[in-house]
Amino acid sequence: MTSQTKTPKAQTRNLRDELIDAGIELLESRGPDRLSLRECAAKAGVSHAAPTYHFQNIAGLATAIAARGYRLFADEMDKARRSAPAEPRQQLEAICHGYFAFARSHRALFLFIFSAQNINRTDLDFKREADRAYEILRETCAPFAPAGTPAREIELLVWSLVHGYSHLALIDKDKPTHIGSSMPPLDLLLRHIDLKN
Amino acid sequence: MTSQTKTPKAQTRNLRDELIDAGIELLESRGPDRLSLRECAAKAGVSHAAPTYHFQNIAGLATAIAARGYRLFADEMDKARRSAPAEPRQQLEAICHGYFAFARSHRALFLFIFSAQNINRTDLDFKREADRAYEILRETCAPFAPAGTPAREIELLVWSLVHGYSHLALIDKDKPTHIGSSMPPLDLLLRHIDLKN
DNA sequence: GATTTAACTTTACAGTGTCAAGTTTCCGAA
DNA sequence: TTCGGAAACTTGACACTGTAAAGTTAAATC
Repeated sequence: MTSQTKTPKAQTRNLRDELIDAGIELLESRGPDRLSLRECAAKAGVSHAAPTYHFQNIAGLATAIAARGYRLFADEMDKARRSAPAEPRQQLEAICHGYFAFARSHRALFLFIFSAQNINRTDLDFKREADRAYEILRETCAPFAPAGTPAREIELLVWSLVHGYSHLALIDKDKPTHIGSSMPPLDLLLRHIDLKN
Repeated sequence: MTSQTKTPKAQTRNLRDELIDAGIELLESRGPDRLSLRECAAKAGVSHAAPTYHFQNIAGLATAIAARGYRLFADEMDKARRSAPAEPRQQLEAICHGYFAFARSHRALFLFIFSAQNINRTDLDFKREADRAYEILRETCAPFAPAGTPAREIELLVWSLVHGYSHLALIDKDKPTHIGSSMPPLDLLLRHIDLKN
């Protein structure tokens, strides 16, 4: 029980992470619904069954990819708020921009982590990353909760707006529909929600 | 050129529609990412290649299903606003409720039509249904556009909010994450957006 | 009555996830 | 030093998928 986390674990981590990398690349190149165990394996230069050893099945790989996606997602929001003035309203706008910026720059990954696909959202690794993202939203919304209304209400108000905006903006690949074309800037929409502060 | 739309077309329509029916059933039972040409064929009692005759490929079937989904979706919003008082604010709340009600009662279909899957959003049949849904939103939002701000801005404000809310509510199958659990009612959120009227 | 066309079916093939059974490699104990 | 055993894979097989091509069948048209 003394030497269970040494080189073997480190080696494992390598291929595991490489497979996740390959999966993300695959999503970005082939589309958010085109994940494939065998292609990930090929990209990583291993046999087709190697992924099922590390992740039990495709849901396991999908969950690991989504966990990583959430981490990058939270990172982007965190970066945005850190480089913004401490004033609450500007903090809020910053994370919203981070949210949307991530969605645009990682289209497939964003659609993937918010898809209803094979992601096991009870997975602990996944949950940790997802919780971190939500925590950033929670902290930033905290100053805006009017006395009497639960914080959750403000959080979901902001989240719904920015998520709906981002999701709608990404749905059609090449903006033919009314959905993705000529979106007014996110700032303008944010201006319409009244927050007591 | 005189007799091109008679019984043959009628027969075609039958299997075509049956395949769409089967597809919707399949989505609802197996999940929004589990559409299968061959299972649709089996459900409709025809050979596995029959669907590719009517739709060229799985994208064709997906598009047809999405068009039908949008029609049902628009129907629900239309029904909601018709049975609500004519007062603009109540009309607006009505279509939002219709939006969310459809999402909840047709989870898989809703996620499907708003997914980034194989849907060809330039398809004319699809576009007609999708446009009709947007038109309902447009009409209902019209009274709220303050002078000077484009109507599109209000439309996207409302749409983003109700879509984000609905989408987030549906993502996790069995509400374990913070996402789907304990959602404040949609009404409360709508109360926070200020519309000049 | 012959021909053409619509609406399929049959057959075939490459690709997919998953499972069971090897194989290799390496570390710790004897 | 050898041995055992586990970790980290590979190989092979199976049922399933979408798609393409060719075959069938029945009805409409000339």
